[in-house]
Amino acid sequence: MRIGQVAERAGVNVETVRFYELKGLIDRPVRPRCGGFRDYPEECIHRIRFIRATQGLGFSLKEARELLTLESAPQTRCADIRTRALSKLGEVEEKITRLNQIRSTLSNLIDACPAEGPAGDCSILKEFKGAGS
Amino acid sequence: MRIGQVAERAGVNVETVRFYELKGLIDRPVRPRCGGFRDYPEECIHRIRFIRATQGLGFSLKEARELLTLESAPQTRCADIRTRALSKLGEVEEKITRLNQIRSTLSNLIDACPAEGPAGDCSILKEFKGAGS
DNA sequence: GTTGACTCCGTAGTATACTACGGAGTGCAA
DNA sequence: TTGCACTCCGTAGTATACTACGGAGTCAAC
Repeated sequence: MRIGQVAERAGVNVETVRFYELKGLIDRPVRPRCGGFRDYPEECIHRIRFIRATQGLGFSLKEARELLTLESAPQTRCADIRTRALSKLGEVEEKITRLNQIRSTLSNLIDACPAEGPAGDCSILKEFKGAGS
Repeated sequence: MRIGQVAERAGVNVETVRFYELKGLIDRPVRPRCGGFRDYPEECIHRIRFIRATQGLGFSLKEARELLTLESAPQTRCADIRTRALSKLGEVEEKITRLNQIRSTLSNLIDACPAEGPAGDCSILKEFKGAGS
């Protein structure tokens, strides 16, 4: 397979495939000594899809690489994967907590805002300014 | 006031003050023609604290700049601010929704994982690989 | 045999928000 | 007067995940 087909089948851009190669997430097939195009194995598509799946659950590319390494190491235990998933779950929950606080604060400010009139009466702006005292 | 004092009183680094100047978030005081140090007005501290307050509610620096502009424009209406807050609230809620989906998915995968044994039995890994089919 | 699409590869740019660095100048105090 | 902290300013680096570009080479079809 050539890179264009890999990209299309994996649902990413050619540039993304090249970027993943650069970052060591997928192997870069050797270019034939006589020139010509590189030949990608089917495996590449699976790896890219694996990466996209982990990204979809909040893992970074660095973490995706670790997961790929674990996946291909025969001595990897289920617990190794589970630990990472738990850790990510914790991070996600922290983010949710933080965002819920923001939502609540924003929501209260919006409710308190008169919604019309000059900005001088705006409770939201007052909150921002209030932080300056 | 000199930059070091501004930074200290606003609770940021000197570099951050300089960065905000560069980005047009705060005015850069003119340096005296005879050399010497720049003189910051009290106002700067309020602006920096304002920026930090907006950041704390999820606004970007670009948005913070817009809010600062609105704040200092006499014709600004309360509704102008409120609209931005509502828009940000929407963004925050979207993020929360997205993160809740991730949390739920991760949580289910973790529950389904046998937690011990070789990685081949890991439901989490299977999910990632399954995306490759 | 030539056109056009695709590939190769490195480098640079995008967005976000800083942080670090380096060399020169300034100010104050002992 | 010397020593040290602080300031000035531009540029470069950090982290994340790509995207864009440019010039040369390759391949297949017409």
